[in-house]
Order: sequence, then structure tokens, then C-alpha cells
Amino acid sequence: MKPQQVTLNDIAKKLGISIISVSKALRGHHDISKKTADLIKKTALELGYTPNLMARSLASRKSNTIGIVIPQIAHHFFSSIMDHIYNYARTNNYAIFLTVSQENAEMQKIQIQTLLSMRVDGIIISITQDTTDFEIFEIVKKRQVPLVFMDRIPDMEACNTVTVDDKGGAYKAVEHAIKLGYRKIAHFAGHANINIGRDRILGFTQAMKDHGLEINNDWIIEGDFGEKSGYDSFMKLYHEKNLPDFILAVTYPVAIGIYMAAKEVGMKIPNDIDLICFGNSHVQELLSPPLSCVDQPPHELAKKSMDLLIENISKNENFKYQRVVIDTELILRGTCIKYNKH
Amino acid sequence: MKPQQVTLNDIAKKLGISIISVSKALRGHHDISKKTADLIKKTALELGYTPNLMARSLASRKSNTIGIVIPQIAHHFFSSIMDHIYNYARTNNYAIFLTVSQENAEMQKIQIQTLLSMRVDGIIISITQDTTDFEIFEIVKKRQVPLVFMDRIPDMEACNTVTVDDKGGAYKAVEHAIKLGYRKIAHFAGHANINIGRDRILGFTQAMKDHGLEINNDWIIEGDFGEKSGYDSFMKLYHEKNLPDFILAVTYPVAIGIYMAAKEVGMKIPNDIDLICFGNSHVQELLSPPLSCVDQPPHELAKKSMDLLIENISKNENFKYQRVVIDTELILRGTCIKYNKH
DNA sequence: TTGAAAGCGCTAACAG
DNA sequence: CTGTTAGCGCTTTCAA
Repeated sequence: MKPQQVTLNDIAKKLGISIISVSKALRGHHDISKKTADLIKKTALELGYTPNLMARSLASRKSNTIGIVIPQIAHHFFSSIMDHIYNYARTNNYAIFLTVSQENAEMQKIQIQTLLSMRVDGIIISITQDTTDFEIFEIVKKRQVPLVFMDRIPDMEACNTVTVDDKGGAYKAVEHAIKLGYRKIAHFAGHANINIGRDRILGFTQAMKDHGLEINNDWIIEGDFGEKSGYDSFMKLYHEKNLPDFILAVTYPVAIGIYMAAKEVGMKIPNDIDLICFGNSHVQELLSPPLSCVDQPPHELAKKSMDLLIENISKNENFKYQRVVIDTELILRGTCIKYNKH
Repeated sequence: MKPQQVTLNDIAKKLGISIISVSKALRGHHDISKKTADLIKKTALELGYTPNLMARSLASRKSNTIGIVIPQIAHHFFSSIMDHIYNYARTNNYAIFLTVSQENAEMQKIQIQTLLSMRVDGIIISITQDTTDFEIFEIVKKRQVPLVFMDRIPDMEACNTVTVDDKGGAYKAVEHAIKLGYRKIAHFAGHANINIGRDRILGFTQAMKDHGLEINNDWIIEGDFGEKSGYDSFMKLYHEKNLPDFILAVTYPVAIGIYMAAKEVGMKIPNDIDLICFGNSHVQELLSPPLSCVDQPPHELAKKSMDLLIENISKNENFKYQRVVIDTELILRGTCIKYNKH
């Protein structure tokens, strides 16, 4: 068996005082004389005491842990968000329990269960693209575990959400393309059943309508948010000889898929076909050509989500659900900067 | 206060049986008649029972959780490793507690303490570039918590390590460049006090020597593993008018820094200056030019590390430390494929 | 300022 | 197959 872990009891015995005093001293409870407290701390250090968080959580009914569920981690958007969340959690003295659902609603459900089982103090989640069953979220609500939906949210009332102005962002991007002179504009969209997919489509169509352009349904291609989807959509239109002049890509990976496909068939961006995407990333500057985008600031998403969650955790009963929307910004680089179809 | 969480006790009472039976039934202990077991499960579901992992871990002295410490998350190499670790953990029924040290040795120490406090069953760690104090690792060993160092390892005896053949990889890359015809070769290196930095420098110098090339100390620039370091090193040499023809970049981010700097001063890769880096990533294909690299397969690192850790956890006392080294592979794309200095 | 009593929710042994 | 007895290590009243 493992060597005995040092417990409060060991310290107490050694010093001939009660466990309680040790516990209090170690947590800095001001209920204890500085002298004994110091002695206790010193002894704890000598003995190599490490508090048992399991026991502590069990007894205090509080884990000081926040659970996170995201669909992917090897994706710049999410890993960047996580970076900020970890930072922010540290300064607020929370541990983070991160869980990756891999775009699988079934897994997502299990993972939320696990977080509940761990008695996390709150949950931040960005749902999978195919989430249709919201029962698990209702369970979380019923358990009164504070919950914040981030970026990808379910179509549900009475909940906390932090999103980006997807519709506005798509609108801005398409309007910009139109003003440059593009008319044959496509949207490689995500799933329409999830907010970010739906709202971007909405922004796209709205911009087209507002500028008197007809919407070609062949050019709104629903797919998912990954590279392959972008690649496939491009290839489909290419083989149908039905490529547009301009594409609004629903995510950065989709744009990457387009770059790959274009490269493969020997088409030049932005001359033969131009595009812009949702989601910023440093390396976009280095692509050929540098990729323009609608920025959805990860640090904002991370910060607002954490703020909201922590507020909810601390206020508890007298907390009211909030919906936060973050503005997007057009970042223009080597694509979507001039009309190339003269 | 929160609504009462449903406990085993609640189920037991309702059914008029003992807690133990419920506990056993729910864990599928074959010690219970199928009939009662089914009834118990049904009731648990109805009542919305969620096991309390804290309590379970406390009682069983096992958390079924593996702790991970990595220096960064918004870095393709690490997020990709994590992807595989999450996958692998799931099939082995382990939860993952991920911690990000942000290249800060002090934080790293605290985080390891936290993992110990959580009584994780084992730890996988990739240490920060400035780790010089190994005391905390000794503490982990003393506690007999299985530990595997991955990729970035301390200079320590008697421990589990999973690394990449850094020296061999660097050697291969430099040899290739030499064979292409390059003579003025630099290495934008990492910290020499950590294995991956040191071994790559070793491979570099070895290859140079073996091919009768002189080593110019101005051209082995120690820095860190980030973009800025690559950028700065390039700019330094540029302003000194002392740029080489070819650079071996210690990491992919360092290579990105070089791309940025080169772009800024109007130098063309690979014509004006050529390079290769450690670490593969999908988007390298899309850079201009596509970046060649020494691949350190993330899935291999993840898998071997998990294997080793799980073996250590299960065998426990009669387990012997192991050192696993993974082979690298040269992936040639648009850089490091021909000599451009005629 | 200190401590005693009581229990958080669960499981490991062992006995029936 | 079922249940009893004892905790796991810690914290929270509340009384001294």
C-alpha cells in the first residue's frame, strides 16, 4: 500500500492538540493564536502535509472547481479560450476541470454527468454541433448548478449565455464583399440547428437581401465546422463548375479546407476565388494570402463567461439569468480587400 | 441551500433495503440478484441519482483520475497531445485533470501540489523550460504517485520518461540541409538546460562536425520556444547583417516567428533564407512556402505516456522505471528541399 | 481561543 | 445474496 498520507490527525497528535485547531490554523482561520498557528504550519510543512481535497470538498460541500465542456481542444479558437479561462480561474482561486466532447452529444452528456458527480461549483459549456436533446441541461438546472453557455448555445429559454454577434459579423463581412464588387457570393455554413450556424446564415442572407442580391440556395452549403467540410464543399461546387467568386466560411478550419482544395485544383486565392472566415488566429497572417476574418475575441468570451458564472455561483438564489453578446470586428488582411473579377 | 442531492441512502430508504446493496447494485457488483439490482437501478434513475465522486474517491482511496501538467495549451503540439490523451483516457475509464503551467516553474509546483491534493492516481508532465528545481518531483516520488515525464523531461535519474529522439531528429534535418548544399547553417535553439533544447543543439553540432563544417557560435542562438523568440533572433542577425542561409528552428512557433520577421524585412523563404523546424502541424502545408519539419508524432507521445503511466499505476510496487524514445521523421514540403544559393 | 460531537456520501471488509 | 460495522479526512456547528 501507499505510504501513509499525512493527515490533520497526524499533525494534531504530534502537537498534542485537537484536529480542529490544526484544520483552522491551516486554513488561516483567525480563530487561533498566531503562535500556535505558526507552530502548526511549521509542523505541517515538516511532515509534508498535503490537504486532501476530496475530503475537504465532501465535508464542505464545495469543490472550488469549475467544470468546462468544449467540443474540441486542438482547435485554435477553443485552446485560446482555455488559455484565458485557466488564467482567470487561477486569479479567482478556482480549479478547472476540462472535458472535451469531441463534437459528440452522447459523450457530452456523460461528461456533464461526470462534472455533476464531481460536484463542481459551476459549468461552462460550448455545445456540440449536433446537440438536439437539452434534457441534460435541464437536469443541471434542476440541480441548481450554475451553468453558462458559451459561444455555441442551445435554443433554450432561461439560461446564461455568452455569445458573439454572429449575425452582425456575417452581415458586416458579406456587406464588405458586396461593396468591393462581388456578386456571386456563397456561404459555407455550419449546422443550421445551432446558433452560430443559424445566425451566420441569417446575417449572410440579410446582407444579400439588403443589397438587392438574389440568394442562390446552391451556395448556402450546410456542413460542419471542420476542415474536411470546407474542402468537400469547395470540391462539390468545383466539380459542378458552379463556384462562386466569394465565400464566407463559417469557421477558420473551414477556410483552411478551402485553401487546401483551391491549392489542389490550382486555383489562386484571392484572384480566382476570394474568401473571409469567422475566427481569428495569429497564423492567418502567414497564410498565402493572409486570411481576413471576422474576429470573435476569445479572451472576451472567456472573461465574460467566467464573470457570469462566478457571479451566479456567489449570488446563487437571487441571481437572474443573463445573455451577453460580444461584438465582432472585421480584420482585413490579404483576402476580401479588393475585387478580383474584372 | 441547494436542493438535496439524492444519495444512496435515499434510494435505500425508499426501497427499504440497505445502503450497501444499493451501492453494490449500482456498481454492478455481481453480489446482488438481478431482480433487486434492476429495481435499484430503476429507482436511482427515477430519483435522479448522481454518484458523489468525492465521497467515492475518499472511501475507496482511488480517484480514477490522471493529472496532467503541460506548459501551454494554445500551442498545436500540446493541444494535439491532449486530444489523444483525452481519447485514450476515455477508453481506459480515467478522468483527466489538466493543468497548464504557462512556462512558469512556480505555478507548475503549485499545480503538482494540487494534483497530489486531489489524490490523482498518476501524473503526466511536460516541464516548463525554466524548471531547475526538481524537489517537487522527488516529493511526488516519495508519495509513490506514479509519474511520467513526457517530451520535456528533467535531468533526473530513476524516473519514467517518454521522449522524442531529438538529437537524431536535429541531426537528420541538418544533414539533409548540408546535402542540399547549405553551409551557413544556424540553429535557433531553445534553452540548453532542458532536454529538448540541449539534445537538438547536440544533434545540430554533431551533424555539422560529421560533415566537416565549422560551428559559428553566433549562429546557435538560445532563446525560448515561442514565436517572439524566433522573430527576435532573426531580427538580431538581420541587423547585424549576419544572417545564415539556413535555419533549424527548435519549434514550430519559432519557425512562425522567422516567417513573420522575414516577411517584415521583405526576405523570401526559401530563396533568401531557408529553414526547417521541429514539430508538425497541418497548417504548415498552407504556409507560403509550405514548411518542412521534423515530426514528433503527438499521438505516439500521448499513447506511450498513458501506457506507461497506466502500467505503473496497476503494477505499482513491482514496476520498474522505463525510458521510451520515439523516432522522428523528416517531412519535406516547400522548405529545405533544394539549395537556393547559386 | 479551543475543542467535542456529528456527519459529508460512500466503500471495504467481513459475517450472516 | 444481503447487511453490519467502521471508517476515508475533513469541516461545521455549537458549547466550553
